Amino acid sequence: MPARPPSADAQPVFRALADPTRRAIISMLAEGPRPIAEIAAAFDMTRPAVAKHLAILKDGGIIAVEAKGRERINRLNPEALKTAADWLGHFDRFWDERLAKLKDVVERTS
Amino acid sequence: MPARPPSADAQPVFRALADPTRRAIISMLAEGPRPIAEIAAAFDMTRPAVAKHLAILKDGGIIAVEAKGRERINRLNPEALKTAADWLGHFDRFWDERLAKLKDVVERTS
DNA sequence: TTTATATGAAACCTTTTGGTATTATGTCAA
DNA sequence: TTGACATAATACCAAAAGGTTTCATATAAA
Repeated sequence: MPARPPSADAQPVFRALADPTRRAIISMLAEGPRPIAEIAAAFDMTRPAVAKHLAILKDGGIIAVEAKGRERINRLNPEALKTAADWLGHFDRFWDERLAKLKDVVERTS
Repeated sequence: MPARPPSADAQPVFRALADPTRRAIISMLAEGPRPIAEIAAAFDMTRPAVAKHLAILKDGGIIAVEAKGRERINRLNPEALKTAADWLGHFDRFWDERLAKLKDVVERTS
C-alpha cells in the first residue's frame, strides 16, 4: 500500500470538476443522456460555451459522445469520477474511520 | 434524499483540488504539519508561488495556518475534503453498488 | 544591537480559462 | 431540392491562474 495517493492521470478529471457549470452538467447527465442543445438550454450561456465545457468533460473521460443523426448524444461515464473519488479516498479515514474499514472489506472481497 | 448532489460551497474545495501542485501539498501535509519553507523546498518553484497555492488551499478550508514564532505552520484539515468526497459520493453507486449500500448503513447507524 | 531567517506583499508577465459572435458543415424534412 | 436544424470550427476578448522578481516586516540568534 503506497503511503501517498497515486497521482495517476487524475489531472484531467480534477480539472473537469473544477468548474461549477461542468459539475451541474455531470448532475444533469446522471439523469440520462442528452444532446448538446438540451443541455445548453438549461444554462444561461451560449451553446458554444456549453460545447467547450463538454469537450473538457470528454477530455477527462467523464462523458462519451455518440453521434445519432444530426444530434450528438452526451452520456455520463461515471467510472472516470472514480479516479477522483479514489484519490480522496486516501483521506477519508480522517473523517470516517468506520467507512474506511468497510471499504477495505469491500475491496478485499472483490 | 435529493435527486442531485448539493452544490453547497464545494467550489473553493474543487478549485483547490484542480492543481497538481496543490494535491501534492495535500498529500505532504497528510504526513504532518509543515512550515512554508519546508513545503516549498519539495517543489521546483519559488516560495511565493507555493505561498499562493497555500492561500488557495486555505481559502478552501483544506489547511489551517498557525503562527509559531516566525514560522507559519500549515496543518491539513481533512474535513474540507469531505465536501468534495460527498459530492462524488452521489455517483459512486454507478461503479460500486455494494459500497453505496454499505455507506447507507454507516450513515444510518451514525 | 546587529544579523540572519521566515514570511508577507506588491508589481509584473505569460498562458489558460470561460465566454462571445460569426461562419461553415452535415442531416432531416417538406 | 430547398430550407430548417444541430452541431463544428474559428477568431476574438477579458479575466483568472500560475509563475516570477523585488522589497518590506517580524522574529530569532549571535
